[in-house]
Amino acid sequence: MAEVQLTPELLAAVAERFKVLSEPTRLQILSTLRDGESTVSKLVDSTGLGQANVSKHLQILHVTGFVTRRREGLYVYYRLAGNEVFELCDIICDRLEEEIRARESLLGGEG
Amino acid sequence: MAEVQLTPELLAAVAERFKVLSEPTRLQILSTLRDGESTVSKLVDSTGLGQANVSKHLQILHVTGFVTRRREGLYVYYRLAGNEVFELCDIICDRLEEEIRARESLLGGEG
DNA sequence: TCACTGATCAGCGATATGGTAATATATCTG
DNA sequence: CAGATATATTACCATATCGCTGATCAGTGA
Repeated sequence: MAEVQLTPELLAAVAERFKVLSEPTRLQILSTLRDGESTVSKLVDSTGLGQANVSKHLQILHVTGFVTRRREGLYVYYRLAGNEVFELCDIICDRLEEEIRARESLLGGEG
Repeated sequence: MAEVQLTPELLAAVAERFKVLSEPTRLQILSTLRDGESTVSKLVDSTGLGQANVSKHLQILHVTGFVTRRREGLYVYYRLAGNEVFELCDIICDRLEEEIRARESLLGGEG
C-alpha cells in the first residue's frame, strides 16, 4: 500500500526550491520578469530594492534554475527560465481565492 | 503590454504558502499522509519527531489549508486537503531531475 | 478521578535570512 | 592604463526560524 517514501535528500531538495519561492521579494522579481527580460539596474529601478539585494536574489534564482542570464555589453539580462513558477503560483492562488471566499461566507469568525 | 502587477499583499500571501512547504519536516509529514489519514501519535511514531513538534507542524499545515482534521474519540485524524501539494512537488521534482541529468552530462564541474 | 491523545506555551541553542555598505569584477571608452 | 558604468561578492547586523524539550492545559472515555 505504501508508496515509495521520499528520501530525506529529495525532501530537502524540494523544500529548498520552495524556500526560494517563499520570499515576497523574489516573487516580485519573478513577477516583474514575466513582462520580459530585464537588466539588474532596471529591476533595481522597478522594484525599489538595493542593487546588491537584487543581485543576491537574482543569484539565488539563477543557481536554482528559475531564471537564465545573458551578458550584453555592460548589462546582464535576466529572463524567466520557464513558466513553472507561475504554474506553482496559480495553484497557490487558487487555494487563496477559495479561502478568501470561504471567509467571506463566514463573515467574521477568526478562530 | 504589462500584465497586472501583483499586490504586495498577494505576493506575501503566496510566499507564505511556499514557506509552509519549504520545511523538509512538513513535506515529510505531508508525504506520510499521502498513504492515508493518520493520527498525531502515528505520525510521531513514523517520523521520529517529538509530539509537540509534530503538533506544531500539523497546526501550521492545518491553518494554511493543506490538511484537514477530524476527531474520533481520543484520536485526531489528519488527512491531506487535496493533491495540490503534490502537483507542486511534481513540478519541482521535474526541475530537479532535469538539473541532475544536466549535471551528470557535465560530470564534475562544481562551481 | 484516572488514563490517554493532542494542543499550547516557554525557553534553549544553532542556523539561516534579508538587507545594506563596501569592495571587487567585468566591460566599454578614451 | 585610467575612468565610468553595471553587476557580483563579501562582511556584517538584526531578526526569524528551526528542532527540540519540558510543562501544562484541554478533550475524551472508562
